[in-house]
Amino acid sequence: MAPNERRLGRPPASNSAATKSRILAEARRCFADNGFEASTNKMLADRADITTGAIYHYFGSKLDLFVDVHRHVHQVMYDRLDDAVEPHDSFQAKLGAIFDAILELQGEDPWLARFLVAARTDMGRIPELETALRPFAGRRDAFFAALVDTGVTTGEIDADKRQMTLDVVAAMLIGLTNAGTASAETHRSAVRGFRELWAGALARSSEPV
Amino acid sequence: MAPNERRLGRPPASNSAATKSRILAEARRCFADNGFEASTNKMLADRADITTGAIYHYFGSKLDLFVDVHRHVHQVMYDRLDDAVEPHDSFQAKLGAIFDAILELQGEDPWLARFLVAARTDMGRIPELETALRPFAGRRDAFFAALVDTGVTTGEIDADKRQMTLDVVAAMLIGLTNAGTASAETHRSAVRGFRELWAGALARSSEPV
Amino acid sequence: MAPNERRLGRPPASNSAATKSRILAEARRCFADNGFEASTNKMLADRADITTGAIYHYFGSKLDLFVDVHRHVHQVMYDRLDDAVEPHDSFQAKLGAIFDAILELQGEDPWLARFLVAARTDMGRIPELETALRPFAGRRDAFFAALVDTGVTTGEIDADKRQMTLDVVAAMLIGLTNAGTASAETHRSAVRGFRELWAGALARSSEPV
Amino acid sequence: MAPNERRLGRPPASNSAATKSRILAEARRCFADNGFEASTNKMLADRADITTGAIYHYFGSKLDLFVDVHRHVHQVMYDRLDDAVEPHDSFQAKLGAIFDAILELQGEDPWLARFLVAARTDMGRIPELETALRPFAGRRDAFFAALVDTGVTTGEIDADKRQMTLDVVAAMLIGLTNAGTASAETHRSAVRGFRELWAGALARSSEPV
DNA sequence: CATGAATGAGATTTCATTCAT
DNA sequence: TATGAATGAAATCTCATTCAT
Repeated sequence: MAPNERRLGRPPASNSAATKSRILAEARRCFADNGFEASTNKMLADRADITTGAIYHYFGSKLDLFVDVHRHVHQVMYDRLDDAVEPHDSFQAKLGAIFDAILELQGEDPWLARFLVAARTDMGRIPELETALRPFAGRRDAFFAALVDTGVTTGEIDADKRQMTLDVVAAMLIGLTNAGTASAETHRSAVRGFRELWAGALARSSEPV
Repeated sequence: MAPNERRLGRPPASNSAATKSRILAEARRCFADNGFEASTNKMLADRADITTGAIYHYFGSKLDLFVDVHRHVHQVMYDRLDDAVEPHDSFQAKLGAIFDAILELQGEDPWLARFLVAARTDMGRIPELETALRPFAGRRDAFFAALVDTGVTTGEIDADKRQMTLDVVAAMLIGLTNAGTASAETHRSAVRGFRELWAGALARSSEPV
Repeated sequence: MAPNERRLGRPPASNSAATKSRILAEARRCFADNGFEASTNKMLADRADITTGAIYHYFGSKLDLFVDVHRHVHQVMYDRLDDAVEPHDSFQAKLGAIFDAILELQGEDPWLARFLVAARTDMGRIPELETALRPFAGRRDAFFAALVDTGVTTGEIDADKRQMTLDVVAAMLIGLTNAGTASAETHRSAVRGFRELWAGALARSSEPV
Repeated sequence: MAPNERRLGRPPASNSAATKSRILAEARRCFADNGFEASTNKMLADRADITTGAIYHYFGSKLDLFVDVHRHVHQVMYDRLDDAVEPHDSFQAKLGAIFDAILELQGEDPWLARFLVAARTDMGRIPELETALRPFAGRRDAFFAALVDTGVTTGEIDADKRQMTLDVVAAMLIGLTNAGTASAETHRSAVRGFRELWAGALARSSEPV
């Protein structure tokens, strides 16, 4: 058989599962860039190389599609973070591993984090999204709670600063992901900066001694 | 006909300046909560107790209204920040003053910062907004550049960490304002936390010695 | 009394009659250029240097204003045409006088004829205008009937070509006025051309003898 | 629910090409009768038995629809006129053929010419239409230039009366088409009249000898 | 006599969704 | 499985008109 020859028989022309994941992948980017409302079904369909009607074969509605994208992104993200922190025993070490994972993920697919930022914004704007995405809050909160509790256990964090640290970590990660929407360089720079900040090495006091 | 139904023509005791600032004030909240697209003219008009047509008596378009709100909010915010940092001579002192000012402003009108966050998101989603709001970037960038340059001058920040610090400060403030959309308590807690983080007092290393 | 000195006493600042005729004059141009619908009250008011509300002091509605403009233009036009044809006794002489009058009027105020063309078009598009302007048809029809009847009486026109001639004259004048909207030169050229056409001097047969 | 009410989704037995040409045909009449602005999407949709939204399935905008109608009408009209004059060699013969073609076309579809008249008016009123329809001017101008140039070549028209004749022909045809909006009888009568006028047989001089 | 604030009706356009094919 | 014709609801914006001042 000549190497470049086409196989005989029915070509695997249209593959349902492939189409569905193409829709999911393109929707992730589109939602990440434009948000829920501004991403029209037409845009989503064009990017996935199908028509608007076909979307409804795979997803019940635009909202369902968004939620499915979120489910996938959320899982990828927190699976990775779980794996990243697991081998470490201290708050600082786990935090460092999180920074590493964030940079890795951002390098692999910048839209992953961007989507989560967009979803966070849209949750506050569209009540139905708030309702639909609420269930995902659990894993996220648990992840950060475990992180900070490690610090309390090891003595790195005072017990009465537990909530404060949680709030700082949350705000920092939101800010970092937003920074990721600017440019890859800004993102890396901000991550390095926060690493130094937690290490107490970013700024010293101006008062001598 | 209902007793207190609105009649055609100029309503009695109507005041142009008052109506205009009522529209601006309500638009600020509405845009802050829902973003540009999801804030419909109907919503804006209802909140300001007028009809959608009347908006166009004061503003050329919905986008013009948004830009006017932004102009006002931006000015209030950076006037306040300028005043706050002015008396101080070091990076750490200026940063502390910024934290104070943020808490104050948040207490006076939580929608001020929320609006700026919403505007930031919408700029990335709506090209016309990006164009219209670009001019405001100058003052913001200058403010933060001056802040960090102070630190470089006093020796608090190494010259080669200037950009990194800028990126961290930017990401932190975005994160903080996002935290402000959750609850006032979370916001205060996160601000306190960042204060400690910059002071190097939030977390210590778990390694003894 | 110094020549350039201002008169003492109350200056004739705002004069009701002057304002009304300013509105009429500007409305004539505006309607002529843009038609009834596309001429907004705002445009009419701006051109007359007043506000939209003031229009309603002088005219009951936009339609009333249009009708008043029409009344004026129609009268000026047909007074002039009546005066032009009156001294002449033959169809050809009267027609020549009409061509002269048309050129004169076009030179004095090109919007006069343009307005009538616009009104003619808008009558066919807006039922209320058709109703309001119908009364004016009488004088116009009478004028052209008298013109052609003169030709029949003098023997210039065969009695059985009376209606045909009426239709040709009407179509020609509409065409001419439309030509007037292009450029003054085109208008003059078309008038000269029609003059020659009626004199049988514009085109000769190509067949020899 | 009323028995023959329209349901959501694609109606049974619907045919894309048929719908599109139904829209075009109805739009031609509607635009011809009411002009561009006064023809609302609602009117166009009702006449074509669809909803306003469906128009946008076939045409990008109301203006696009108008331009498409114009493209079609313009082509039908000038194809016919080209065919009509082609077999003839003199100006007078070509002009006669044009009169024949005009009557034929008017008999087949009175809205064809009416549409062109309406478009001509609207071009002067709506700048976007002027821009969009400018390309069509070329064929029209070339047609009439060729017609008159034939006359100059055969000696029917003096070379120095070329422009004048062009202007007369243009004004006459505009006048004729306007006459066509009145009644079919008036139109035929005016066409016959112009035929005689060009033949020098409509009116004779009243002066003897 | 005149302003200009405000209404209400309606225009163009967009878009998620439905459904015959 | 997929298309794309079509709907219906809603959004932005325009504008003649009214009316307190």
